[in-house]
Amino acid sequence: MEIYKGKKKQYFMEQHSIAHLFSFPVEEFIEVREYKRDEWIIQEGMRPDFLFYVIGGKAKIYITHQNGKVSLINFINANEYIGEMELLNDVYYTKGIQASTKTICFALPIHRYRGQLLEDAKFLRELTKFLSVKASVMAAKYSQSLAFPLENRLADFILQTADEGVYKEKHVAVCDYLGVSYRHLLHVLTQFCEKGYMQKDGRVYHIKDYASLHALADVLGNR
Amino acid sequence: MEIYKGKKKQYFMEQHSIAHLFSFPVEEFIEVREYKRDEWIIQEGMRPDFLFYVIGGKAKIYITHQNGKVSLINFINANEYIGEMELLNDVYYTKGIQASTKTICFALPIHRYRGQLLEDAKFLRELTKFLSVKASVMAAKYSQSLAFPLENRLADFILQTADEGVYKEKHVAVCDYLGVSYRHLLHVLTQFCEKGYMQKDGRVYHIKDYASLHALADVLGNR
DNA sequence: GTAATAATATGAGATATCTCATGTTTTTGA
DNA sequence: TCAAAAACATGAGATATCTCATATTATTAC
Repeated sequence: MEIYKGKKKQYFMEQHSIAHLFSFPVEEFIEVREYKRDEWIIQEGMRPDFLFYVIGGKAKIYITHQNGKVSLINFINANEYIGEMELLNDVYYTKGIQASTKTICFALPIHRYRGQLLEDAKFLRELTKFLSVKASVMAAKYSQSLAFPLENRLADFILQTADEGVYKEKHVAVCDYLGVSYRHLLHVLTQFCEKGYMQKDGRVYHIKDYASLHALADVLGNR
Repeated sequence: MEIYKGKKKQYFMEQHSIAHLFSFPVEEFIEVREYKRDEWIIQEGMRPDFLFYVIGGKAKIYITHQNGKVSLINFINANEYIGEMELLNDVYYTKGIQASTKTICFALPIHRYRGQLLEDAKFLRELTKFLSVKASVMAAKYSQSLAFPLENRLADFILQTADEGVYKEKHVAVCDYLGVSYRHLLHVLTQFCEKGYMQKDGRVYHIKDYASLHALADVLGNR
């Protein structure tokens, strides 16, 4: 992890100003941090001392279960908060947050700002919206995971992550994300190829039949 | 649905005062409503005109999928909000909310209070906490549903809902809640009986072996 | 009260998904 | 650059879960 200083810090604070999110100045004690791919921004079980606001990159929320299984609960993208649970709740089991790409974020020291933040309607209003969306998304994922087999959820995921008709996510990450075994994921991918929806080329897959994939994904009803 | 008036209304507003949740008076346009068991408080897909605050009873959040499956996403208990998603988000697919027992709640007309509510730090702070817990609970349920078989989740559910050693939830409701088929639920319940964890007596089950059920439930790691 | 509806129950066969075993290829770190 | 670690790949058998079919009770509505 690198903490930006001087001009570099100034640059990011100007380029990605978050002044509009607060009704008081937060510049004084803010840090601009860069985490490398795979670095842990928050360790599972360890309360963070900062409230983070992501301005670039992508991170992953993980939780480890007692049976050793690891769930990738969700991704965090630019313009989203990290550590807001700990800011709000005195008791909370902290999940692990890992940078999935190089990730740049602002870090607000909680001990300095907590009181003011919890009195700031502007901040709270935006955070409330963010959390309401987060809760809805989790509810949707939860009910979909119970109501539909991998086939549908994978089709949706492929369409969401494919870039110019090419799907090339890492299988291991997708397993964690969709909550299925490696073996089963490969199985369903093979089926998609056999049915002509995709074509495997080395390590990547080319989408050949968008219509069929869409048909599978649409029944999830992600609105 | 019945709207309380006069003395009855006064009684509930005094007994369950929510003045401490707002920094401005909300009494003027508030309604006190009673919904009967199985009545719909909010119809799926229909935006509500009120923000509800439950003061008694229990309600269920449902979503209907395109394949006809219905998921019971979660329960709502006393001192929780209903309709907060619609208050916050202009576009939102409204889920169905059904009273699970007789449910009494306050109803605040959104068109009258929306502006003030979204400026009220006191209200927003509490709502933010509520939503953060909601998001966490959904995340936990999501990851548990992927990481553990019904056996574990059912053991947890039985321990949470049993009253004095007696489990007597309706099977159909439990299926929706745990997201499994009726057939499979009965199958696992039968296993629990065969293993001596419970004993079936007519339509109810008596818990015989708390230790084993706890062992199954504990691996979920619900902290 | 009686017919309709919802809930309980159970069997049998299908399918979705998992575990384990084993081998190859790619990436990473000293 | 080489060894270790991670990711990819595939087979085979087990298990969790689903669908469908069919009865038997409760509950509800008229």
